[in-house]
Amino acid sequence: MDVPEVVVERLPRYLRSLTQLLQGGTEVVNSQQLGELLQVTSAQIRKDLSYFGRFGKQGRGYNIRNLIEQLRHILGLDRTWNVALVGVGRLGRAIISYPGFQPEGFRVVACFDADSSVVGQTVGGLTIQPTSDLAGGLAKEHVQIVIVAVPSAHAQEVIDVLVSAGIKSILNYAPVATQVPPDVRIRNIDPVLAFQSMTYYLTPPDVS
Amino acid sequence: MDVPEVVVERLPRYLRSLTQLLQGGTEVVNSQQLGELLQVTSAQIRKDLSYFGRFGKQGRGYNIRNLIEQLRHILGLDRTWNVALVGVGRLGRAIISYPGFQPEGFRVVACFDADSSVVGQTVGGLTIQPTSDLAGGLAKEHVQIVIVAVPSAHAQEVIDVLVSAGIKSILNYAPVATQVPPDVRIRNIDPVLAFQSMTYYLTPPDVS
DNA sequence: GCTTGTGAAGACCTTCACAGCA
DNA sequence: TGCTGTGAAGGTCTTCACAAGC
Repeated sequence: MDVPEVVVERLPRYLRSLTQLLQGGTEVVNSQQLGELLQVTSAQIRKDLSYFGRFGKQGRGYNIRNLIEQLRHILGLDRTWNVALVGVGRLGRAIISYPGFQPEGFRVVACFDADSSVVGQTVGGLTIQPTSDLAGGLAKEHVQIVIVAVPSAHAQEVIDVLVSAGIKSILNYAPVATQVPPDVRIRNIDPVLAFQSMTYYLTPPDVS
Repeated sequence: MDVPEVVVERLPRYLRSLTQLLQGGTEVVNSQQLGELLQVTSAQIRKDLSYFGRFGKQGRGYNIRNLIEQLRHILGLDRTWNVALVGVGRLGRAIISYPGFQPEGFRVVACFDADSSVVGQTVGGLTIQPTSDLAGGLAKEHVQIVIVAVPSAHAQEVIDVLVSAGIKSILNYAPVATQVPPDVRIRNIDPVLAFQSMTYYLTPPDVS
């Protein structure tokens, strides 16, 4: 049985709300309550979870502590992941100093830049390495996930190197259409695209 | 006839690739070629565009210049939009100094922070206003879109103020599940969630 | 001849609704 | 009684495949 990608993408959201509930002192939740928190139907939550097992108890709901542990295991979050950053410009520096990755088990262990005038500088405790050493540096640090924050014009060439270095997960901040083989997963963070689709709904339809 | 939301979300991508093609000197493109660039089937592009009109010519394809203009009009991108930022911390400052919004017609015209020690400071040519004046400040500057970059714990209360001030489009950077009425559109930018679903595919399935 | 635009078919995802169990 | 887990039904989105038209 294979799990739809949309389902996998919802699991981290469930996990986050469950963690929040637990911190608030709640120990048990049912699919209805969790759904209200997440703006999702209760049936969807139950169906999503059913792809992975039977975690609830009829008549009661889900033990939050247990469900969190199960989800963390399913998603592979019960270990740490090594992340590298390519492109240490303004955006890259903001990303590397973002304190939200570490507590979730993502460690930024290497960073790279093509500009030789910044190579050798230290950022967030890491020495900037030249992009020409990308493949070697990734292997040395056992990197599994790479953040791309280079100018759009160079994004595809960087991604090609990552792919040939065997990287399967990429988080791309460059605002450009990129191409990767089907076995490589790429997520794009692109606030401008988000804006550009929202304006559609702000624009009254033409009556012309 | 109403247009599926997924379709609207793809249009800005089409627009971007078309712009890139035009800059490269191409004047005409067919759905096949555009699809290869965007990793989308040609049928999908034709179907998507057909929700809005008939922009192509059989046997030839699409005139890029014309299609760009049409898409910009459909999406409401043939005008400028006023954007405000709430939360001028590290992340907020990175966002406000991001040079990618302006050229696309999005002008950041106001920024707000709850911390009275930064209120009155100037960031990117804007004076930081107190969050307590949020509703008034938004109206004064005719803001249509708001970027939320406050700590998670305060995101929902800020969003509630935005909603009651009549804002219909929100870009939220706080890593938290938020609730808005159905007529308000909220997009979440959340790199940690992106990571957390990618690790699923990096994690070999349990054989236990 | 080549490519669009589009009904129809198919795939995929969500919701329903209820048997089964605590 | 209350809520889960899940087949079946329903809805939405994607792809097919071809008539129409440049």
